[in-house]
Amino acid sequence: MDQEKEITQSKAETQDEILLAALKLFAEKGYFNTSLTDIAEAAGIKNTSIIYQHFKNKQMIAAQLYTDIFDSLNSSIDDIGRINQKSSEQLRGIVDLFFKLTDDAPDVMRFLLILKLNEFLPEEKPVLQTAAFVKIGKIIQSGINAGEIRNINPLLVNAYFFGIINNTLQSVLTGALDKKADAYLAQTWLTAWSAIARK
Amino acid sequence: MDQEKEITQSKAETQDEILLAALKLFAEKGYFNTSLTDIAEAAGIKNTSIIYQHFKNKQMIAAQLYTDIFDSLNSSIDDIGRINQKSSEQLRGIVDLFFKLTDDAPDVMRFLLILKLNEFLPEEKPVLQTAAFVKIGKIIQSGINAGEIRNINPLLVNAYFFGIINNTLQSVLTGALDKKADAYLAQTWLTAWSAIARK
DNA sequence: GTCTATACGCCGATAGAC
DNA sequence: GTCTATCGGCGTATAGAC
Repeated sequence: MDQEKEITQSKAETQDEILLAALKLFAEKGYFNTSLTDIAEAAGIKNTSIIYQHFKNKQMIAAQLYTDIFDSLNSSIDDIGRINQKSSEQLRGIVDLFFKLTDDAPDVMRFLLILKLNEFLPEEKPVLQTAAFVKIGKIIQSGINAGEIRNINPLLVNAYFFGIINNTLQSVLTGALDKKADAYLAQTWLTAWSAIARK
Repeated sequence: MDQEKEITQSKAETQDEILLAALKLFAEKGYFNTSLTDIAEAAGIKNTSIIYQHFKNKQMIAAQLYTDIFDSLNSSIDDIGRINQKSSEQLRGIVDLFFKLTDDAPDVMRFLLILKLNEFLPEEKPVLQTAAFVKIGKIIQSGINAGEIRNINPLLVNAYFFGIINNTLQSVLTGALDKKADAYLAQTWLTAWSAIARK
């Protein structure tokens, strides 16, 4: 019964390869510059027909990536929240995660930070309204309530903190900064935290 | 001789209307979601053929916008440099300009800050290599030399400072922050400058 | 259930009448 | 020099043979 899984590539494996290839190409060239032919080729598939056995259309490939990535991010943030209490510690955990992802899974971070998702996924929630980022908003709000973070508009706090973090990571992802993200972690964390911490 | 200019719309006027319509649509929906038909319609033109009397193709419309916007930015920065000596004053001038543009010409700022230009203008220089942004890099370098700015990698300084500025402006442009950019100027400048100033 | 072959629509681009 | 009419090609998507 499980035998077929051994002999030929399982359905799930093919699907993963399509998703992986699509992620890579979207991150590299953008959604609109990537054709289904490109994806099939990069996934080691003979032609585009196969893709339609796994996904309704091109957009649904992107939608699946969106779901996978934001779900995974959301559960990572849950983990971080379970381990840490203080807002500063939780934010630090998130920053560590973002820097690690930038080095280990740059295409995921390009999808998150660089692609304009609403251009090709107009139905999906904007990034700030996803479960993961709503949680980040709550972490910031607790930090303000606890007196750890400056008492200003939480959305401004978010803009300042992640402005520094994300712009630094974007510079790494585009090659403007030439070392691994990890090399800039300590200094960037300090700067970002100082920008929002209560003096 | 100049008479025709009065009677019908001059060639230059039509061209400006096409550029203006294109800028608006690109900023709103993105380059790939905007068809030449959309542009013609928004420019009050009967059909797309007219566009081809003013531009070689769709991409050249975007290229013209790119040139116009970066040239204008570059000369504004020259003006700022002429009036101010210290790096802090020059950066403050640039921040004032960016906030003003966000309120007065949001589509220009969307073009600058939100669109992924290299997706549809692969030939053009990346933003950081344009004359305007090279000058900003030099302002930062002088600030470091003069002891006004922390002595760290200038590209990091850039990432921190404009991370805060641009991310705040993006939040305004997307509506996440609901007031005019000007309402956030004082606080945002202080935060961004503190993030890079020598203590 | 894999792949060939092809349909179909949209959009960029052009030719040519008036 | 304005606009109609149309082309051509790419890229998505499907039908159907094997």
